[in-house]
Amino acid sequence: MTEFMNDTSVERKKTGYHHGDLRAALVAATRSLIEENGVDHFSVADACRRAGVSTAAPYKHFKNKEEMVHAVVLDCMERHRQEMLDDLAPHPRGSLVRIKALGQNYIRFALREPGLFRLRFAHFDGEPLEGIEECGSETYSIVQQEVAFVLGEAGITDKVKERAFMLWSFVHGLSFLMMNPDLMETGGNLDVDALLSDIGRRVLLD
Amino acid sequence: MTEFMNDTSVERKKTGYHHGDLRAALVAATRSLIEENGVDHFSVADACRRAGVSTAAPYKHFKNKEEMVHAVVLDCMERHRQEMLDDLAPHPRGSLVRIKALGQNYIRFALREPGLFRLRFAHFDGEPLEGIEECGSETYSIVQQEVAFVLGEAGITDKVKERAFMLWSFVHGLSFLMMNPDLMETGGNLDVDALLSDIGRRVLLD
DNA sequence: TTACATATGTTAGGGTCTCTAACTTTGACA
DNA sequence: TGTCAAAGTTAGAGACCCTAACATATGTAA
Repeated sequence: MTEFMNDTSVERKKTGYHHGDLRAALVAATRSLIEENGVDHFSVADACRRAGVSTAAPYKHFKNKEEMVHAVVLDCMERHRQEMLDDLAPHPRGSLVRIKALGQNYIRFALREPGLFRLRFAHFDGEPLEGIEECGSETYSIVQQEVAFVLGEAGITDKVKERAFMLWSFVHGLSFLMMNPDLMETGGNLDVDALLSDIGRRVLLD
Repeated sequence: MTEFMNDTSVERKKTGYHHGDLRAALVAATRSLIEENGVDHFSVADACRRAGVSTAAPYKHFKNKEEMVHAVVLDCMERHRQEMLDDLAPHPRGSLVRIKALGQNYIRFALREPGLFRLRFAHFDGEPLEGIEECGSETYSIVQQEVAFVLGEAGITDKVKERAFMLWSFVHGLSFLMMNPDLMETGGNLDVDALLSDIGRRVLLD
């Protein structure tokens, strides 16, 4: 083998036997395959072909198929978190614009990477990978913080928790429905930006 | 074979060779297996074992595995629709109580049958089974009708569409988050019934 | 520098799964 | 009653997950 190789995104070392960073290459392959074909059609064998290694190689880096998928979920969550911070940055603290930006960010992610978005909120049997829960709660605490600012509350009070949860529920549901054009259509000619502003007002200003 | 058989829910005719109603038995088996193990771990072979037939038998009734799953989705949607009508019946038309009842119904379904709830909103590649889209839109038109009554609108106007979609988004997202106790917990000590009433008011009474 | 332990590849293969082909049994109807 | 289509069966191809046993590269310590 190794005469031809898909050198997408991850470099190999010269040897030809040892890969260099197979783990990262497999995560990248898994991620792209899931986004292309859906997690239902993802196979470890496909990821191996894309990374140019034998079908047994992944098991030196991952316990099993599920753990490979978990690694992609973690990667996805970390990227999302960073994007969220980037989208938040330009807007003044404590304004509804920031809340709206969070909603837009969430929806954009869902529409751009629907396979990964679904996966992130799918049901998993095994233990979640190290760092997943932490990343999730850190990200959510950003949202709670923003809500606290808008409400003028000192910390993460019960009211803040409640309102943040309401917003999350709404935006999560909206993103989910928007991923399916048929469902989206039931809303008529929706102006999503206006909808987000509207919801922000309705939930945070009483 | 056929000396012992799991006679759960579906009767067999006496013959032992022909099943009687294998299609229905397979749908029932598929449904219970998906709810027990999740759709990821569902196998046609398992359903066959549960129905007491060979692993090739389903292909006389279904094109492939996906079509079996679709049949379960349709069954699930029809049951949900009927439950919705039942839950609506006792309450006076045009009142917010009916909207709240719809929300409670949705959440109850998601928590009672999370595997099927997820499945129903999962992404499918193939053509949806005959009747699925129709059942979905019929069900949703119930919701729109209720919203129209509360808003005092004559028909399904743009405003009705918008508000119904907002409510659906919220309740869908809420149901999704509630299926995961860790996520639910972020809301603090939420009173879900109160939340539903609150949202109904915020979205429908401006 | 060299020897060795360890990490990271490989091939081979068992067990399971989906689905098809070819055959068999049954029930319905002329 | 005889025939045909519907609905079962067995057998098997091809794919996949994962493990076991083996091979090769790398880094460290003598």
